Amino acid sequence: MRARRLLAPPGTGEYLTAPMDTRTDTPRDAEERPDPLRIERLCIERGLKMTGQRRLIARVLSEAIDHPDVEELYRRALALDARVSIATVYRTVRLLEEKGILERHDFGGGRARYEATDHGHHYHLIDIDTGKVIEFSDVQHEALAKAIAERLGFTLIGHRLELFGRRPADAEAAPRRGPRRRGGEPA
Amino acid sequence: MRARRLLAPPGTGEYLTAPMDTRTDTPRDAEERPDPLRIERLCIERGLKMTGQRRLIARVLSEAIDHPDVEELYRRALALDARVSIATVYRTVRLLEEKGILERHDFGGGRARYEATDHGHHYHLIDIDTGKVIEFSDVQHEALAKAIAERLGFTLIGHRLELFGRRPADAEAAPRRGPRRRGGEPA
DNA sequence: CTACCTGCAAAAGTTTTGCCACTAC
DNA sequence: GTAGTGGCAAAACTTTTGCAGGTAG
Repeated sequence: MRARRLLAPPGTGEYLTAPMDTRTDTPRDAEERPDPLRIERLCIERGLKMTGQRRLIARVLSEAIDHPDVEELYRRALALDARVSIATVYRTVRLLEEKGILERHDFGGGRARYEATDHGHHYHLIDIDTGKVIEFSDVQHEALAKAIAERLGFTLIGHRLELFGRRPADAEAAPRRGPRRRGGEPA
Repeated sequence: MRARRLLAPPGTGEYLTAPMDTRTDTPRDAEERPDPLRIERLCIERGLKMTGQRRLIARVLSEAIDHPDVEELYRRALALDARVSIATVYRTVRLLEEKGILERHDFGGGRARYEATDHGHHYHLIDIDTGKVIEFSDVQHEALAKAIAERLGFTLIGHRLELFGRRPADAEAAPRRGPRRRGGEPA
């Protein structure tokens, strides 16, 4: 009786974020977020009580350049300090999400995945063969989304654009068998 | 100990699909899918064995103009014929999703919601105050998505665009307290 | 006839929570 | 000192599945 765990199994070289950009906006690369206290500072700003566990989780989040799920965050935190429980990780990501410090994503696979919101609005392209997530931004789309919402009589509060693509079969390591995904997507 | 059930509670006048359109594409309205055998026909086309339960569920799906979750589908099916179990509904939607007849969505709220794929590609605008989902299509966006994917070196297989908005506070019944959502969104 | 279905209840998997000791401020 | 925290284990929820009996084709 087993079913979940569909995208790249969390644990190792999984869903790495490839540095990318499509247009006029900011590019991202692995070296972009070196400050391990970034998230902690944000927490303090919002008046959160900083305990050892929170500081630890905040640091893990600050150093993440990918989109880890709770289990992965827990694993990374444990590696730094064993005095954390997964319940606390769950409570903390929920709290940080409510505070607007984290963004929750559902890329399929049955588990929520998180990333800090402090590096600008951007979108995701998911490689359906490998599960890798590539970030990009696009001002044109940004404007279009706003325009559409207004045309429908709404004020745009947020939006989500996800592209599911496949690298033309040739370059790069052989595409691993297409994993079954969960969560609304390709059409 | 209770937590899920965050968006509009399934059961009654919930997430109704408002007929809408933004641009050159097809508008939708409640009268658009009158054929109660639509899905069943698709099932047969794909060689599925048609049992009473499947026919029942197919009919419920054919008549749905919204994005019901499994529990809601089960409820509607039960109302027509008690000889169906929720396990079968789960099995059936999964099967139909694999066959490309249904599309699974995660609009937040912790439950997957479904809709038939046979009425064209479109996007969703979720009213964050009521949980209502409005469908729309936009050729401009369609083209942009394809262009972006190619710019990143991918062939676009599918894409998802979701707008989260709020109706300017005035017209319409008072916005019910903003429900906590689950699932990546506003930023 | 046979491969595929269904119901039921149990299990799996993720996320939340009651309770109580504990600690940041 | 006190409101907010963390750990643990149990609970809540959604979704899947083993099994045994049924049924479409």
